[in-house]
Amino acid sequence: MSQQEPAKTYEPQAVEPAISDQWLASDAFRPQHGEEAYCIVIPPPNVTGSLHMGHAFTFTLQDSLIRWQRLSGKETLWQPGTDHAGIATQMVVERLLDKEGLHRRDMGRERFLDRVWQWKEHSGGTIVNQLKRMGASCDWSRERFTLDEGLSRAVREVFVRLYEEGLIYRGKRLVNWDPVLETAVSDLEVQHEEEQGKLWHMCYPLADDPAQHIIVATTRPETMFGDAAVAVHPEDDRYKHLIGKQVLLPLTDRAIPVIADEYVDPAFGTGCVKITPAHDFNDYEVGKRHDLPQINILTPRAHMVDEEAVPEKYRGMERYEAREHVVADLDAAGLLHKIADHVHQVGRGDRSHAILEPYLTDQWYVKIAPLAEPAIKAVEDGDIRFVPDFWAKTYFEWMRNIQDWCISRQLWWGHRIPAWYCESCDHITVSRGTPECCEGCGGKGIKQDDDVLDTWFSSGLWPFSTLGWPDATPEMAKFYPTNVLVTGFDIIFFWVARMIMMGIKFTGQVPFRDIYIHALIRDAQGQKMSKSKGNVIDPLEMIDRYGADALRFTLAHMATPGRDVKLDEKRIESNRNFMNKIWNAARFVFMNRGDAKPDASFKPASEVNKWILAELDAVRAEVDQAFSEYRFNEAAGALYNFIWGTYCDWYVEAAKVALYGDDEAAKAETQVVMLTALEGWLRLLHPICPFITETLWQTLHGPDARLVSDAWPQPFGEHDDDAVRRMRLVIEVVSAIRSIRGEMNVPPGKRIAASIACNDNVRADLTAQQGLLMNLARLETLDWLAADAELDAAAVAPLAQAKVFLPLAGLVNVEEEMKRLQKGIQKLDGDIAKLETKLTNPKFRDNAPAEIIGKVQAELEEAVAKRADFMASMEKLKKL
RNA sequence: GGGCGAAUAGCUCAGCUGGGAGAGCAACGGUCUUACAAACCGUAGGUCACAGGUUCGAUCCCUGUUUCGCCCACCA
Repeated sequence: MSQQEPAKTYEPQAVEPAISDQWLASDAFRPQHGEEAYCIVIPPPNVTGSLHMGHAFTFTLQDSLIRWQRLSGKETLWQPGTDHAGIATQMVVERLLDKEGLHRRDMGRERFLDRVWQWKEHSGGTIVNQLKRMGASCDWSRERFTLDEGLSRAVREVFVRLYEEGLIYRGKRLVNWDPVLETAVSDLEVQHEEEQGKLWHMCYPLADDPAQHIIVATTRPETMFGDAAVAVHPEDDRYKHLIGKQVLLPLTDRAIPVIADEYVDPAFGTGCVKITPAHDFNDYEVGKRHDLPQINILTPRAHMVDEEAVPEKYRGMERYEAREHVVADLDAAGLLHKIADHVHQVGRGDRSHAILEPYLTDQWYVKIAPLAEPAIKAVEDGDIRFVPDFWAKTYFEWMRNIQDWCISRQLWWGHRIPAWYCESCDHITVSRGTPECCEGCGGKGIKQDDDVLDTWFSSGLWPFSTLGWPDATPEMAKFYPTNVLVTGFDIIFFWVARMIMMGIKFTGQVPFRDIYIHALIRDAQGQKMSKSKGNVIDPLEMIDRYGADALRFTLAHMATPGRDVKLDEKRIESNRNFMNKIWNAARFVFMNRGDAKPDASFKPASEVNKWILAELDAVRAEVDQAFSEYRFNEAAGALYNFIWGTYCDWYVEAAKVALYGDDEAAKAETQVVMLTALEGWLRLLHPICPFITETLWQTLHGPDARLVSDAWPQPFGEHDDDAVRRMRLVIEVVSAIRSIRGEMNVPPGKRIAASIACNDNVRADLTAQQGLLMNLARLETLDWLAADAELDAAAVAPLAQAKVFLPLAGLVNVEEEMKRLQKGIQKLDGDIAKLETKLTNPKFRDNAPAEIIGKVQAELEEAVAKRADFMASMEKLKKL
């Protein structure tokens, strides 16, 4: 059977799955021998996740780096895995249970966790499979999960060691409490949103003269039952006389003191603030300064407590229901002075979106300052480098003002805190394993803490826990510190900072050398993509429609450092066209290859062939440079320009002259070089577009060949500068002729006559390529003229080294050409004026480097000459 | 309130060390030229946000202004 002819149009759907299977079936993604190691740990996607454009973006960049380094001969590891994502996952499973009419509290912890694990086994692989579709070359045999055995051991090790050093402690403090999820969250998980609220002005009567009152302004009237004082500014003359007196808390029978504290801003509201230490962060601090009682009035679900502090009427009410009643009752009692509109910040939970409560609870904290200090220094000293570097500023800003980290969560899905409480004494046993008894008194009655750790606690260990820490594994020795972390700026605090702190603390080394921070993917209008807005572009849909390579190329091409990516489907479409262009260029090469094979050591004789190899070398250097600086857009751009603009537009067209000609030697040489160049740029493009390049590679080298495990191109050695110069000259002349043809509307197929006036050297350069020139410019005849010759009745294109004439006879009318010349002259006049001003400026002549002056001088001379040519041509036309 | 980023062609954006203003898409004109019409050839289009400053020279460096975006922050 004859081999099937490749389709005229590239169909990624037809080739990608098979290529993907080949890679996965082989060991291509496992670290292979190499002198140097190169490692990236994947930012573990949530196990609940499915691939969105942000993932597609970050993983494209990471895969490009890994494939580039792998081809370059490094021993590469891209360490994959997923994150258990405590709250997110628990919410997903709870929602599923809800449909079955089940609630986790009814099921109990064990049964609930069984269900979550079941869910994880069943659905947790989604994103990993999607990653594989993108072509991500992770070593899948090393896939990790933050809750698996090894990583859990690392978590316990870290917890115990920090506890033993006094860097983890338990304390009762005000935390951000999510009343829907009923758990504490960290400061970072609070989203501050500006909302339209009200400022209620409430009257608190004086105890010794109830006819008088002071007015407090508050955004939270329902918390008044937790009030412990009213505060005024010590220098506020309006209230100075009241300091130390008591006021009556309305709707209750309590009296509270008026205190003085500089926290109060006399200019805001009434200048009197109710102090509610158990329900407001500022008031908590004020309360501590004045030794005020902390009166809790809310349940974990933010209902009013059934306790003495709250009058019976309000007990059990939800917080906002209570608010309405309190306000109404105050109004009825004549104690509501006024209600003003007020815009203020409200803290919401980033998962539940519930309004958070400052809430007094026992939680575990990491004392962070001692960990932060060396982590700051590592970036200051350049042991870790942010790219772009301005992110370091953001990092420093946060790290230098860092607060202790609340790490306990009142959830079930996660690493359970390895602390046990004793029934008979106060001792807390913190242990790597499961203790038999209390370390303090030896009592057998111990019970483990119910809470789990913040998900980011385990993520913070990811770069070393995945490599086998706390054991001294070969992978730790070889791949740690890892080379680069690629991630978005949204998790610099959540994740990046914590990995740096934990990494330095527990391995004594930074976890990665470079941090490449990429931007966010937005929609074509610059809006953040979100399901609710309905503007989400689904990467899998894009892969279905245009292929993974088109998507990857688009993302890489748009990855300009530090700038958000506005993604328009049209861009993906046009890069799909690029893939199609590549497909067809390769198809042409295969159709015309004869028996030739690529040969990187081959030394061609023809200038066209020398030239393309030189250009290929140049683009290889460009791509290397771009990747090494994380300038993905430049790597992609250089490849696009070379493959389409140089190889396809010029080289393939030029090669046809030899391929279709009679000179067998020239033909054979061209076959080798066009294959060699194709082979070269397939390698260069592979990191960004692995599928199409692998497919074509196997067409080139046979079904057993694998580009994924092959090598980066080597330089071709010495270049023939003359060949490059001559080819560029040919391109310039051909372009000039095409330009006139286009403007004169000469049909592309029509062969015309041309004359070129130039000196002997240029003529020698051009005659060396005369056949090529005539072919590309579609010339019938080509005549040579003396350098200063003029041709009557011809359109002229003055170039730096030559004048090209196209006789008008039978081509165009004179008026068209006159117009064209006029336009050219006008433009040159402007250029000449500017250049002359510059050159006649003595300051410029005195100060500018000779090189620049020479350049400007040359530009001026060229412009003047061109103008003269145009003028001369015009004069002649006028005579006709 | 503090900080960061951005402003370049109709649209989306490159422009890395100060000396040429560029690409893709869209538009317009011409082409089925034996790899590709998802293509080819060509044309047009910009006061580089504004105002100053430094410099022989500024899209680029500095200062200020305006607009947009983001992050951080306890004004009840």
